[in-house]
Amino acid sequence: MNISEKINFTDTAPEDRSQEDRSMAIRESLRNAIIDRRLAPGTKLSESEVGSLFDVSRTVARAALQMLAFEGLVKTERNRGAFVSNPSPEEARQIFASRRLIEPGIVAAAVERITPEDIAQFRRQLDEEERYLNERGPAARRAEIKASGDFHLMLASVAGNVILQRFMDELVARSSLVIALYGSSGVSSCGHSEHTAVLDALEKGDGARAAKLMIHHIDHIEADLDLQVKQGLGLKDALSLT
Amino acid sequence: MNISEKINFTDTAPEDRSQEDRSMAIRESLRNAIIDRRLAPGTKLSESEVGSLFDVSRTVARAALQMLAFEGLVKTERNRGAFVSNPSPEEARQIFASRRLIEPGIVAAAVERITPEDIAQFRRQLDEEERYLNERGPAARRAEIKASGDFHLMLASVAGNVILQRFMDELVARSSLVIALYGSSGVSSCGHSEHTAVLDALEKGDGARAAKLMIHHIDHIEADLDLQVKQGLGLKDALSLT
DNA sequence: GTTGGGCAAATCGTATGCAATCTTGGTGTT
DNA sequence: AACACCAAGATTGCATACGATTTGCCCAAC
Repeated sequence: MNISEKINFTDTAPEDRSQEDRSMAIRESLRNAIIDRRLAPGTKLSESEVGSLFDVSRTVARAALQMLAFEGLVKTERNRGAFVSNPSPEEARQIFASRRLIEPGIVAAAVERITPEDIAQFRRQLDEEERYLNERGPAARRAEIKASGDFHLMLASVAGNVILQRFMDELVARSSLVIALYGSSGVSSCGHSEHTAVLDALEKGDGARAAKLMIHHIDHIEADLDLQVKQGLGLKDALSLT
Repeated sequence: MNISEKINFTDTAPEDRSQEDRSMAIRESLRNAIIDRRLAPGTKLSESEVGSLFDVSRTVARAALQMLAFEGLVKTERNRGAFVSNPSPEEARQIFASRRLIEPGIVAAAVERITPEDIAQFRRQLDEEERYLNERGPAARRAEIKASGDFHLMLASVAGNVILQRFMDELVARSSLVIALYGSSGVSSCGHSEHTAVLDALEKGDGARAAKLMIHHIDHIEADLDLQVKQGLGLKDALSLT
């Protein structure tokens, strides 16, 4: 079985021109496939396969996989290959703990810098989120998870700290994986209304309230996960590459 | 001129086991050289040079440089090469803003998990810090900056969140660069006493106080920097490559 | 029927070669 | 003398080749 049908090649931004290099485009494409869960956790991503899919040599494919490994979306095992990361409940908890720590700060920074144009763009984004929310089917659910993550990324972008923005990039991507893995159900609707609440508070300039709402939002997302150690034994752990 | 004499090859951890690969060891060695400022910001790190220094091919050297670029310690320019990062004042501000956000949370997590053995190890670390503090000369100052950073990294390790630990790894490394670049003078002594104060609060289990002390500590470090925009133009930037 | 050894296929780790691109020094023209 | 242009050198970007390690299968022995 190959993974070609799982990858959306149009993901590559059309404006990429010379693009720092092709490995960046491949990384982006794989990243999207992973957080959309078109590539399931545990899927093997061999260098040759990725390379031939994108019509590049293993060298370039390898660079892309290394970047993904660096941000925790894939795990590599020596002489075995790269696999889509399969986050453990403990990892999931640490991811959300990190978000609880960072996102209130991002909100606080964003309230100082957000412009009316930003607000308008956020509204558009939330509309799109709502659209997916009203659709049914796994595809819509994936799109909604992605759109929900984009809200947080836009916030990080508005905050104007590129370092925190990069951290959030990683945290949101890994969160999407975790939600897809452990999510139960109604997180979505809850998430959307909370996004609008955060945005409303931001629009009024009430940073403290926005931060508080954000924390509750993250709490709700995590509370909606089923983080029981369903893998009974350590054996299973090692088997599922943690 | 070559950079060989600037690199301490014994940096490679002795416990490297099968070492995921040699690029990791090279990365570590270069990393140490950069944060110790044996390699000045702006120094060119060509693939061939790094490769021949460590007796590996360009492929391996390139992988190490890519990792360093990912964590912001080197900047790569297409078809030009990799250079030790030369953080701008704005970048410096963002680095410290990130630390102000993250470190109080790390302290809060650490106070819940710290053990007496940890405390003892911290004391030893602080003793070493003080030793360097009483020495004179640039070498001692570099060692002290590094030791000071290690304090924060140990704290992150105790906090038990590997994601935040990795973020701190990056932030501390980049902070070392910034301090070496923009630091004026007395940051050191101030820093050391503040470390002990934080540790004392932790030992007493007073997380709130420890967090507050930590924020002040970071504020002091940043306040001791001279973050004026001394580089009026990008030209000057290139000129400051030592 | 199960277990153990050994061989073959697949995949990764690394080195090296070639093409493309950038820099630099020199030369010719104004 | 200053500027523009061009060619040579150097360095990266990428592809490919080869060796090392692991995995899985098959078959023999118990």
